[in-house]
Amino acid sequence: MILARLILGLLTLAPMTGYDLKKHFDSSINHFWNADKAQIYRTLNKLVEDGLAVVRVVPQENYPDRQEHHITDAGRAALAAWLNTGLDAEPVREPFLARLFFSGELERENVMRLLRARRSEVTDRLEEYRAQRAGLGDVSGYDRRAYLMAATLEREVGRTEAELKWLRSVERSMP
Amino acid sequence: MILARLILGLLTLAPMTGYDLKKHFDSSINHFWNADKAQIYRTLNKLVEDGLAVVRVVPQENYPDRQEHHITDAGRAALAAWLNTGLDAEPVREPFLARLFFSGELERENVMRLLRARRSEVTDRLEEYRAQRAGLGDVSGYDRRAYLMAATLEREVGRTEAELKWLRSVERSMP
DNA sequence: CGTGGTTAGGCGACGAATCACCTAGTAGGT
DNA sequence: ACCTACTAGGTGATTCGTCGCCTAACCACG
Repeated sequence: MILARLILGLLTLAPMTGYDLKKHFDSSINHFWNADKAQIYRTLNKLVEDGLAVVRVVPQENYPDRQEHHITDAGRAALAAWLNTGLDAEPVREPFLARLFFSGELERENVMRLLRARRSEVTDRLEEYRAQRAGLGDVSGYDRRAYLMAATLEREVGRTEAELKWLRSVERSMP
Repeated sequence: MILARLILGLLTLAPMTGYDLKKHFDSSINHFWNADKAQIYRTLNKLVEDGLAVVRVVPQENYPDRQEHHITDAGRAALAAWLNTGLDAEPVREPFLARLFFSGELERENVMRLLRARRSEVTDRLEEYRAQRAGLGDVSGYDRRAYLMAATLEREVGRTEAELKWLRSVERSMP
């Protein structure tokens, strides 16, 4: 359901193929969502079935035809309707914390290894976010649309920094 | 899969019924996981099938029998094996950011309403976490097990504070 | 006396998501 | 000549998760 909305949102930026969408999920919006390619193609089919998008086949030389999906007026309306509904409850899922919570029986060194592995991962992620942010340039002076897109990235930067700080503190003071 | 591990982890703390487990997911570990009760019961059955847990029926007066699930040695081994594997990739899913990212076409006031609703929710959550933390008392001087359990909560406090800070900044400077 | 919450366990249907695999041509590197 | 990656689009199986519903007795409130 939410994947359908996200795809509609991306289609407002430009008409796209399933392949294009997958690339967006893997790069530009990877800080807040990801999706399996099989699921993207299935969801696109459903959007077309429901009249929220239409396909235009664009033949290419030397490459497979592009099945460009264009959002329809009904699609734009469905997207707007979603954006104006109240916030829904978000399921909490933190696999790393799930591990750490039960790691008390492990030897101290093994827990430290876990924490260091996590820190390395989180540091890399932070680097990626910062590189992405640098690619956006100066946000002030942007319109609301660009501002909000940059803001979502900023939120992840902030929360990732908070985790790094926490990780260092745990590594320092764990008994 | 991960749910099975979490349940095994909880069963190391004490033998539990599906009902008990559900309460834990809703309270003590709600800062990093939640689970549907139907799924909990199904997973418990699978654990028993796989020999990772055994059931002991405890009859009660005036109340339904308790089907206490006890972790077995095989279960403890499976849990330890999981805890010693490398970190696996975590899927990113931030429904709120997904909305905000595409909210650029909304009127400014509607976006502000969204941000304020979020801030109210996040503030409540932070209060809950802090109350839970207060209930744990002083962490220093604890053993590693208790320390790590408290630390997972601390991580969420930190990241929630980071989001609040970010929310206030966005509310202040959104064009 | 009825209503709603607690304890305890469950089923069935559906939808969402993942995993592995497949087609098929182009292009670049070793 | 071979291997890998990129472009583009899928299928099928299976698992995971949610939603709604059901049984059944107890307890407290008004």
